This record gives sequence, structure tokens and C-alpha cells, in this order.
Amino acid sequence: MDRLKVLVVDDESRMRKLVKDFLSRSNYEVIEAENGEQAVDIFFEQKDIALIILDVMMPKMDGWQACREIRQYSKVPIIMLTAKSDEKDELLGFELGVDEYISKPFSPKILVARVEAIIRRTMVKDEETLEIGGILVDKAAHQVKIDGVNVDLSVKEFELLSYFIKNKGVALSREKILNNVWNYDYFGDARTIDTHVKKLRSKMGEKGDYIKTIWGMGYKFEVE
Amino acid sequence: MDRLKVLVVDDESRMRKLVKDFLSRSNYEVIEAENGEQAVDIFFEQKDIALIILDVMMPKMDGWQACREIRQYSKVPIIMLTAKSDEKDELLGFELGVDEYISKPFSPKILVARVEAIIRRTMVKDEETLEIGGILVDKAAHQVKIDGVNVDLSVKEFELLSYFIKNKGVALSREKILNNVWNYDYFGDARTIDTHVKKLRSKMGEKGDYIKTIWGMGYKFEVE
DNA sequence: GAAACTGTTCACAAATTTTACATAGGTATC
DNA sequence: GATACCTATGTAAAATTTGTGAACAGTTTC
Repeated sequence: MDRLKVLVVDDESRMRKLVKDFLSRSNYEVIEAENGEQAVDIFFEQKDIALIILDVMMPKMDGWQACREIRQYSKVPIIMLTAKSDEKDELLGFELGVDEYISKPFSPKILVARVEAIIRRTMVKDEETLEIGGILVDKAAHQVKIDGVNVDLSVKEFELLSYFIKNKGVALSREKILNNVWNYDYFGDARTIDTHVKKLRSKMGEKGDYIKTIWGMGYKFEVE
Repeated sequence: MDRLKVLVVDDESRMRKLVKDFLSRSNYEVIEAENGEQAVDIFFEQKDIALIILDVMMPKMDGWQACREIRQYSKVPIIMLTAKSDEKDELLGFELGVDEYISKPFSPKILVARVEAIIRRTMVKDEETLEIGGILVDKAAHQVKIDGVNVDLSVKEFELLSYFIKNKGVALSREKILNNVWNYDYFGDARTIDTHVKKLRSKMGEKGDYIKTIWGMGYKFEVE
């Protein structure tokens, strides 16, 4: 896999360099920003930033505001650097959806450890690879394994299965499926889904039963 | 709105008191239990507990087991208090459907902040799952559980039950039911409802009695 | 250019749900 | 307790939805 990108935001270049050194050594790609405004801009330009380390005190736009703006559109993990461990700050942070606090001064090793822990935690949820009930969906490789055996799926089948698994346990109407797996302006017949479901089920063998029909409503993926 | 009820479960009364003090100040009504067994009993008696704070280590029935038993019947948010942040515990918790972890010792303020955050979060979803008297209607999954057991309902049955529960305690005329569960331009016989009620009652077993007939008027859903 | 593969649509059988109806059983009113 | 209504229930028809195989056009592969 490619190196993961971490956005480090601090107005002190010395601090950025310190963090960058340690993270680079752990094989992260570090991108720097020197204030909140720049951070927000970069974040939305890059689109594949895995984690943000955000200083609270900064000119132009402080860490809280930057966090607020990013949280409106993204669930990217955010680590806040606070000058001292202030309970009030921490409480504010919870509301804003901060994942972790580290108070200055900190040990770079601990910073790296926490970054790794968070990345590990979120990677699982990140649906780069989905796994459930012996079904492994590797989005990067565009490949599906069932009980360790490769199963060849077409693009549509792959996307449909991914969508099912991402929404496991949720009843999905055909309309909803069309809007998400097909394009929003798709013009065709909703029954097309049935055909793809049929193929998926047959290719998935006995695990095909995980795709359940909800009569009069749509489909649902559920392991059991 | 009434004050929301929080059930605090811990064998140390000192700990319960601490939590209670802070939550009361934030306008929650706190109910105490000193072990898992008591917690489960109280939870099912009260029926309108908004959140549970559950200690892991307790006599009689530990937090995990209590969580397991409650989860069979309810999706009430659960916060676990763990002695130390143990990753293994946390993974077990995820499977059981724990919403949040707080490791002892903790700051009471942070506890309150997390409680508020979870309440806020679940309030939004709250319209998607209805729960009453051991009947759990999960609109997202389009699924009904009675006493923890799945009950298969057809779409109409599902909608009818949802409508009943949403209007629990209210007498509903057949006309009103038709207008809400069926389309406004429905042309058929109002007696159709009787048939669906019949099926619902039979599928719901003894809880079918919650659907009461109001002679000459219609039906009413009421738990008792 | 033939063969193989994809994504779609269609038609029809199969499955399931919804509705109608007939009859039996209850309930209120006088 | 007789009467008029209203509701419960079983049966079966009607309507709707889904599963499936086949066909078709567009692409890619060899």
C-alpha cells in the first residue's frame, strides 16, 4: 500500500519539523500547514489524508475552528495538540469530534504511538477492505475472497456486494441501491438489480444466502 | 420534556454517588443498581431508561453479561466503565454493542460530556427504532424482534405495527389507519385491516394482546 | 473478426402478500 | 333474551413481487 498521508498543522516550523521527522521514519508521508486556513484548504484539495495533527493555538484560524470546518464534511481522525492538559479544552474537543489529545510538551514517540493506534483503529472501519462472515472484499485489489478462495466478480457485482456489506443489516430499497451503486441519473429498470443479485448469489455459493430478499421492499445483507 | 433517566450500575456506592451527583446537576434522573442482575431487572421494569452506565467488575452478574442480556431486547445506549483501557475488552465490547468506554479513573465532567454526546447522537436515530414492552421495531433493518427473537413480518404488517406503536395508547379508527398505513386513495374494504390485525396478533404470540379491539371504533395498541 | 464477457431488458413461472368473502362468534341495546 | 351490529377467523381468489433463463447490444480479448 502507499504511504499514508498525515497533515501536520502548527505555526511553529520547528514543531512541524520535529513531528515530520518522527512520522517519516515510521513511513508516513507528512504534509505541512502553518495555520488552520491553509490546513482546511489542503485537506479538501488532497482528499486522501489519513489523519490530521492540529495545534490549537494558531494565527488566522485556530485549531478549534479548523476542526469544526473539517468535521462538517469528513470523519478523518484528528489529534489535537494543546498547550496544557486543560479539561475545558478537552470537553470542547469532544463536542467537535476530536479523536485524541496530546498536551505539549510531548514525547515524539508517544505521538507516533498514538498516531499508529488511531490509524489502526480507523483502518478497520475505513472499508479499504471489508470482511464479514468469511467474505473478504479487497477494494484496492478489486478482489473478493470467500473462505480464502478467490471469486471472480464483474465490476457491477463487486460494487453491489461492497455496497451490501457496507450497509450490512440495513434494508435497502431498489431505488436506494440504484442511487448508490449506479449513478444518480440512471434511467434503467430497477429489476436489473435482481439479475445482479441472482448472479452474486450464485457466485457466492452458500454464502449467497446472506443477501436476503425483503419482500415488497428490497434486499438486505445479513450474516446468519 | 421530562428528565431523562440514566441507570448507573456499580457495586461501589461511592462511585454511584459520584456519578449521580454530576448527572443530577445536568438534569438527568439517576437510578442506581449495584450489580448486573439488579440492573437487568430494573431496566425491564422501568421501560424508559435512556442510557446505562455499566461497570465491568461486579458481583452476581458482571457488566458483560448484563450488557448481553439487555442487548437481546433493547438498543439502549450503554457506556462501559473499565478498570483499565484494555484493547481485548474493547473488542469484546464492540461485539456486544457497547457504545462507549470510559476507563477508571475518569473525570466526572468528561463522563457527563460523553453521556450528553451519546444522548444527542441517539436522539436523532431514535425515530428509526421503536421499542416498547419487549417489542423492538428496527426500521433500518426492517426487522422486528420480540423478546429477542426475530419475527418475520410482511411489509404491510410491519408498517401497521409501526403505526400502532408510534401511536401507542391512542384509539385509532379504521379510517385513520387506512389513511396512514395505506395510501390515501385506497379504495378497498376497511375489513382488510382486521385480517392484518389477525395475522399480526398471531405472529406476535402473547404480545399480540397489546393490540386491543375498541368495539365499534377501531384498535388501540397498549402495553399492559 | 470471432469469442468471451458485461450490463440490460424481457417474459414467464413461482412465490408471497394482500384482499375479499362467508360464516361463526361477540357485544351492546332495548 | 332477542335483535342488530360489529369483529374474528378460515379459505380462497386476486394482485403484486421476485427468481430465472434467454436474448440483445456493446466492449474487450485474443
